[in-house]
Amino acid sequence: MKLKREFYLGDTLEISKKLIGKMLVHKTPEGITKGMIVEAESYIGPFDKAAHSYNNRKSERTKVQYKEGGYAYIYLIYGMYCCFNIVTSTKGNPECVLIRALEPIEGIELMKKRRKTDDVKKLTSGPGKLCDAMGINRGLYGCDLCGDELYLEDYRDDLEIETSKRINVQYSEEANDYPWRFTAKDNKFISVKIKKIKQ
DNA sequence: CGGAAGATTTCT
DNA sequence: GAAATCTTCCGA
Repeated sequence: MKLKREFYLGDTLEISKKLIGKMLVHKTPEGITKGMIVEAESYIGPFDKAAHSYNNRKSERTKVQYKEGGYAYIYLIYGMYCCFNIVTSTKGNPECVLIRALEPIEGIELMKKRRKTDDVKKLTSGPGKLCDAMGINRGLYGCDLCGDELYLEDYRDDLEIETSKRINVQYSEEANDYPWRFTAKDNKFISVKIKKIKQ
């Protein structure tokens, strides 16, 4: 069943946890792709030095975060890769959840074609990779997740969820210690970047 | 208007 | 470990 608007309006950390095990669905002219969310991170703008919207910064790029929850926040990083976020909380609060990894469920052949690889483990095990596999690009910026093209639905609610520190923010001072990363325990598709954290 | 930095991936 | 590579943001 498709998630309704109310789901996205609550506490960002709670939503991040609930997102693990949900199905992300994207319908395109090429076909449908579905993937289960297995890794997510919270970004709570006003208090989070690692967030684009830290200190309530507002710009063309971050403005969709100021809308109510349930919209897609997509941006380009390093000039080459897209990252897919889900806007959360109510209007005026720049909070979102970064989707870091999926487990491919449907449309796997299409994902392989887009990613140009046959290795299923490499299809969606990272923020940039999953966008490529799902066909998500900046044309979907601000897309309403309550619509019929790109949306989330219930899938599993029996997964064991682990909490950890976030991946990318070793240098953002105290924000580094926030346990705002949620993963599905023992899932093979979570990003392996955690092993590469520099000492 | 120009310079600097960035929520990454891939290969050596 | 380093390179690839370009958009966004901020200061002048």
